[in-house]
Amino acid sequence: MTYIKDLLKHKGQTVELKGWCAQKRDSKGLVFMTFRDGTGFCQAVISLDVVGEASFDAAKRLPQESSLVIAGKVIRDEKQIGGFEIQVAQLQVLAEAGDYPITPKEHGVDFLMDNRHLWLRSRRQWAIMRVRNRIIFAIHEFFQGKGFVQMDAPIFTGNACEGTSTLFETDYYGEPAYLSQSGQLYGEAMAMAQGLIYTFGPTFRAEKSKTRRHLSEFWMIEPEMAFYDLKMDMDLIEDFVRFVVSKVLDEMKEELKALERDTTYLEKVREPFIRMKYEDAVSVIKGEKEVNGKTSLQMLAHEEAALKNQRAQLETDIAEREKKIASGELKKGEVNFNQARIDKLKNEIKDLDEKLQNIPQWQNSARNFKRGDDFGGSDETVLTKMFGQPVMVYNWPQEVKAFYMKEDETDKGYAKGVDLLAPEGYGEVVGGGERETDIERLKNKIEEHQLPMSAFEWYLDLRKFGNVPHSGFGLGLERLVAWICGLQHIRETIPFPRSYGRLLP
RNA sequence: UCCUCGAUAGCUCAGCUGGUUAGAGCACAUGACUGUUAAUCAUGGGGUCCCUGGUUCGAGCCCAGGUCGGGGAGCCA
Repeated sequence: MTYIKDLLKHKGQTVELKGWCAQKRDSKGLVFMTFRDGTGFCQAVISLDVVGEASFDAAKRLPQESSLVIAGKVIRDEKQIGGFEIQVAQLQVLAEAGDYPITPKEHGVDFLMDNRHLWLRSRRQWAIMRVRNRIIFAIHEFFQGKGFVQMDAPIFTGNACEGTSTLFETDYYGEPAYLSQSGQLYGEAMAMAQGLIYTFGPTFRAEKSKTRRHLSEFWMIEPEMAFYDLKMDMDLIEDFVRFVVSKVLDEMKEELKALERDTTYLEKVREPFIRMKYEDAVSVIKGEKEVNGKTSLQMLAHEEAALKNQRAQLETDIAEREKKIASGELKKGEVNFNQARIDKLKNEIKDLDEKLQNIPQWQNSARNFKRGDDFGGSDETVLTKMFGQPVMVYNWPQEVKAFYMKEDETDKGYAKGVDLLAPEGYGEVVGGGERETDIERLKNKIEEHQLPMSAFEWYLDLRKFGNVPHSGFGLGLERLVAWICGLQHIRETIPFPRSYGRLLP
């Protein structure tokens, strides 16, 4: 048995492939099949003259996603999907599929999500999962290469770590326990044992969020480093993100192409990231400060104009196609094609309308931003659209950050925290910072945040026994995947997304 | 929880100012076509118009309440 990914090595030879029929077209005496085997896609041509009547008829009736074994000669053909064609000499059907729900046609999100177990077979989803896998591998490569030890934090916890978000409560032998919303505090304990560590595991948030950035269950990578200050932390974040994105850019070209990802902005990760203090970022958001000769409000106005222009173009396109159809000069096939096109364009207009609807809201939010507040989703979007590359915002007002963030001695009232905002409006992908080491301050903060002191005794021990400066950060895997793949929605970044109102499949 | 948009065939949608028997394309089935890449041709089957109540001679369309979903806010990675 041969895999599609290895076809290059078998050019001109006869190979046997096992897989599924992804799509099919037939004409008299010929069946063209898009064949997939999990490792890739290729075209299989089944000719009546070659395979004989019995096999040919079987191939011709074969429904989408039936499983089969084919044997035939490998021909290089750049025009074909995957770049190869198999001229089938023998064909054996393993299982004929029923009526497959996902057709080569536009589908709505809800329908696709209900069929997520099958949707994963589609080429686009296949490519996303490949990229996700490469990102995960790159994360391990990066940290392992630097001598970090992977140590995982527990998923059941007895306390709400930062006391902010809503957690999932479970019954733990009769006691309440929560599903972990962060491995952060445990990471600190483990860093005191191993120096450099990272956790890689699932994280749970019970927020009833319904946005393209949120999941109830997602994967987080949380490195923690003894003897690192904020500056070292930021350097590490930058090296890390550059490493991961570069690996995907260099090694996943086919997948990015399948996703039609424009990599112009991604390539910018190879340049130094922008670093700015919270106060400066606020000035940019509020439109007091120009970036590349534009204020945030001007940028939003431009964006609005561009969207309106796009919308007008789509309208004209639709009108022209409708006119052509009405003229009655087109063949039936051409009419169908144009009608399908119109459907698609109308959907694009709906998307644009949704975006347009948000812009005035964002403008307001930017204009009225209160210095000292945390950034909202729209503020992040505005900020990252201003820059064509990743931006690190550091030194945040202490009140908006978690209790364990260290105060900057030279910049009173500001915490040594950092957020990395991905460009193109993708927002926060990394949040981190230097940890508070002063035990008295920690105790005060825990009280201020009204957290139960008893749950943090073990954490305070870390300051009693060999206290050292240390830093760390958390990376949301799915947000990174969404940004790198250029996806509209985070739900496509994970095999089986769990979000508000979605527990199946 | 709040704002906003929506629910019509397996799928994507159209359905005028409320008016007879609710439409198209795709998919599916049958047949025709030797090189297709969502663009050949013909025929065919397929509907609880989300639910409940109301207005009306008459509701897919209007009104009220609900359910589910999209986008956003809040919260965050």
